[in-house]
Amino acid sequence: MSVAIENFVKAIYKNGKRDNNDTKPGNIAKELGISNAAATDMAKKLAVKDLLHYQKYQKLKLTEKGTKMALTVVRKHRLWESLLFKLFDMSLHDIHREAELLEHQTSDLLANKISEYLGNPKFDPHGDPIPNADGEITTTDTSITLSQTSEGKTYIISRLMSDDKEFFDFCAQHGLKYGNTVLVSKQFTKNKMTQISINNNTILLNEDFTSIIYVNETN
Amino acid sequence: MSVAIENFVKAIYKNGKRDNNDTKPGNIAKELGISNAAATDMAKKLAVKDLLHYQKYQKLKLTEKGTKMALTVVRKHRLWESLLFKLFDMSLHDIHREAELLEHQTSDLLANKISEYLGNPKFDPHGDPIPNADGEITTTDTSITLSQTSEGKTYIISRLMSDDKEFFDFCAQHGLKYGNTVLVSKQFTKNKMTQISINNNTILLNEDFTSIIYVNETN
DNA sequence: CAAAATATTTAAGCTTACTTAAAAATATTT
DNA sequence: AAATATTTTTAAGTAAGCTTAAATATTTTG
Repeated sequence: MSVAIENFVKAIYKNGKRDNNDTKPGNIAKELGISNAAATDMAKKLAVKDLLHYQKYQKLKLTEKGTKMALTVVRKHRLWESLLFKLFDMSLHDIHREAELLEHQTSDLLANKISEYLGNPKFDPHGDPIPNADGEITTTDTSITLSQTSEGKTYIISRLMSDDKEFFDFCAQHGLKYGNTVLVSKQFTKNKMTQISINNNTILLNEDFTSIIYVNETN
Repeated sequence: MSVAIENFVKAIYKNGKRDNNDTKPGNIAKELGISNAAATDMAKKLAVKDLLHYQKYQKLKLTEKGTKMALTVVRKHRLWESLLFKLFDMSLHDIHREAELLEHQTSDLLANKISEYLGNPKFDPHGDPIPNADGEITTTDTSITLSQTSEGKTYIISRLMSDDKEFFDFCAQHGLKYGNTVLVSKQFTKNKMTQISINNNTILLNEDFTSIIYVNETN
């Protein structure tokens, strides 16, 4: 299967996981940077290949086969991120960009070798779960977004769900990374902002960021 | 530049390095597994891009720009081979196959990170030289093929110039690998065969193999 | 050196993955 | 609920990278 198909299926999978859950062609097109027409076209072709269910004007829904393909690509992406993160001194954003290309040129054999080398990790450096060789995610995610946290409690960062360079630069600058501890000092509910303490610094985050930073309560 | 272009330029470079040095479209086509017509077509397009000189019915010759592109791809290929060889337990042939794909999806930044991680090696696991970041090969190769060696002398294997699985399987089985020592016990000049001793075993090799195994005399 | 064999080029055509523009359907707003 | 805005779809077209078939050169051979 081509890179275009793998990316298309992956985009549906990722959009389906999000809150909004909008997997209509237009949204996928936006995600991939292609025209709506191209997305509709591709959707029809992939329906024939039994990768997704297509009904005019409706959301695109992956078949089992399509879901498996998406998860296989996601697995390779996250394994590459994990490997590059371990071996090289590179920013999470740069690592993401490389993985975005390498994921399509990686045999199952190589993916398994990478996984084995890393000790079959369950999470990548963003905190995202790595599907196993059968395309299954076996871990259960109990984390919540920073925007949903309670004042006065401390949390451990579990995921940074983004591929935006500015966001990662910001995170790197302030120590916001997988595994680090933050104290939620104030929730500005009305203004949708969250004030946190990390490394003795106070940071005020708006919803753009607090909705993509996932955490788990400390116990 | 596309994968097709990178592979085309690389094929010319590699064919140009070989003894026969035949870089006419037909030979490149054979190397790449495409039709002669496709190779001629591509040659014309790449001439416009100043990657090679094209004259009807003549050999294709890379320009400086084309050579640099080829060497950049070769660098990435050999760095990937070196990395995969170091990290994973995989056959040289499998490693070659993965590198063949990864080489086209690797930024200069990542290539440099790999090189740095490996201690800026000058040779890959086949013994082939790794061009530096500027696309230059600074090492001088004084090695000769097994077919050119003298009876009774011992040599150290310096390169295994192939990407054929059967060849690598054979090499792996008999301890023919980069750095190992062999004694040339007999040259059957007329029949173009060479008898060697390695690990207390005697092997008779024909020219198919002795012309792609490179060695250096021990001193 | 002419004839036969081989290689290269030209021409026409195909598939994939896009594009833009216009038509048709759905969603949103008042 | 009608009018407006937005999306989706259809239609037509493009570029890259191939193919096969036929025409044209070049190379080899008798």
